[in-house]
Amino acid sequence: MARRSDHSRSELFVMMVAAARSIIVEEGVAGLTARKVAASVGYSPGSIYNVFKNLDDLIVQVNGETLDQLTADFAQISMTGDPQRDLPAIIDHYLAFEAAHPNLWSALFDYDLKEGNRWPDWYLAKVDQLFAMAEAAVVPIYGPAPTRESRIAIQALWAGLHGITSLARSGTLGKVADETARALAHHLTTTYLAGLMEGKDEGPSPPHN
Amino acid sequence: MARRSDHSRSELFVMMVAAARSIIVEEGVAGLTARKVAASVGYSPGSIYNVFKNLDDLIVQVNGETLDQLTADFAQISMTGDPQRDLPAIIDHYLAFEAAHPNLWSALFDYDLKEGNRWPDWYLAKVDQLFAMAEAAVVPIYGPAPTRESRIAIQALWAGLHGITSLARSGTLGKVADETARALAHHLTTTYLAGLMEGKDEGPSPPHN
DNA sequence: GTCGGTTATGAACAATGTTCAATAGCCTTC
DNA sequence: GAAGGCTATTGAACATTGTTCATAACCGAC
Repeated sequence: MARRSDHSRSELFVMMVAAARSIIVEEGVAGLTARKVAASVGYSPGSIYNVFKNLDDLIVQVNGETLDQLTADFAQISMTGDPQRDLPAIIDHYLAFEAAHPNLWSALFDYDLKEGNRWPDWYLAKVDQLFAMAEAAVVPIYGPAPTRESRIAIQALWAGLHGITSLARSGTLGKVADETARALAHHLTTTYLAGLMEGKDEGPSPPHN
Repeated sequence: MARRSDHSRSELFVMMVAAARSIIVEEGVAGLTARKVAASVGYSPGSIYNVFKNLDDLIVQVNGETLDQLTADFAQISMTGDPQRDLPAIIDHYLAFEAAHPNLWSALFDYDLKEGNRWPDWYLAKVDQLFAMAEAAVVPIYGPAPTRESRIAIQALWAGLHGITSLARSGTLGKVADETARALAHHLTTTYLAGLMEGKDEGPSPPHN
């Protein structure tokens, strides 16, 4: 029974990604199966492989949307130019998103592609874009524009936050409640930032226009 | 054909854990299957379930050994009592171990137990033990003995390092070479430590007995 | 030797990702 | 309108997975 509802390939694409995201939200990325997606959109399992190369490809699409969502979320933060204010604001959005969508988050940062599959370039570009937004909060420490240092700083901080949320979720940090993770994140951020500023305080004065 | 080689249950236990570890080392935790372990020790798949509750249980055993290995590794570091020296030493061991045994590391920190399975208490105790060793390098900042602050400090730092190695390995931090990860780790450590010391320098003088 | 109780077996089951020949329906052409 | 062809869809099939459990093989005791 072909073309039952006459959905174009792009319509199918959208439907399947939405179905996959919904399944991931409810059951986690481990609960995502080809047959569930197929049933959810009213097609047969085989049809998924007319639209996506494989399940990893589908997951990549979902993660791409999550990245967009996160980027849009970050874009709503009104930056003051003061790292000591802006950075905590970003951290809050970061943590809030993770708390609100734990399974999407997990799929985004904890999921490993199967052997042989790679994150496509457009996906890595989205990651870069997200990083650039977070980096904006750190840049003023170093000058008017992004530098090698500011990039390193935001990478280190981002990775640090990722580690906290990741270990907290997996329960490997002992028994870490959400509250503790939040406290840890803020502690790391403020302490790290203090360390950064200390190194810079004695340097040249900040640029004034 | 029962009792083919007359291995006691505990011998079988050891053999199977060793086989599992070897498979994880070579192919990663995703490459571990019941049938491979069985073939490796010369038994049938079903025999594994006479010794272990399930595959997760076997993985937990392997990870337990890795924790022991790591703890023994940390124990060889001779502490000076100066955090600015001891902490980088621990970081180096941390990174060296991760670089030398990436798949064991990944199984230890990136693997999620299947729904319904929990890390047993003896396992969490081993994690605590490892943490305590790392904490020892931070404790002098706060006083003669571990405090709530020192625990938070080492948790934040540990999680931060975990995040760096984790994101570097998954390739989510853009394209991060091993060298970059190492640099990031040291940057985070020194900067974070600088922030910690700054907060303490201006405070009350350290306790003297 | 015989018997009883472990213990290893491996066939079986359900579920997985993925493939692909067959087919059902739509579109173009006459 | 009818016919033919093209393409999207199917769903059965395959290999592989974790896990179970009736069966059978073995060992030690009597």
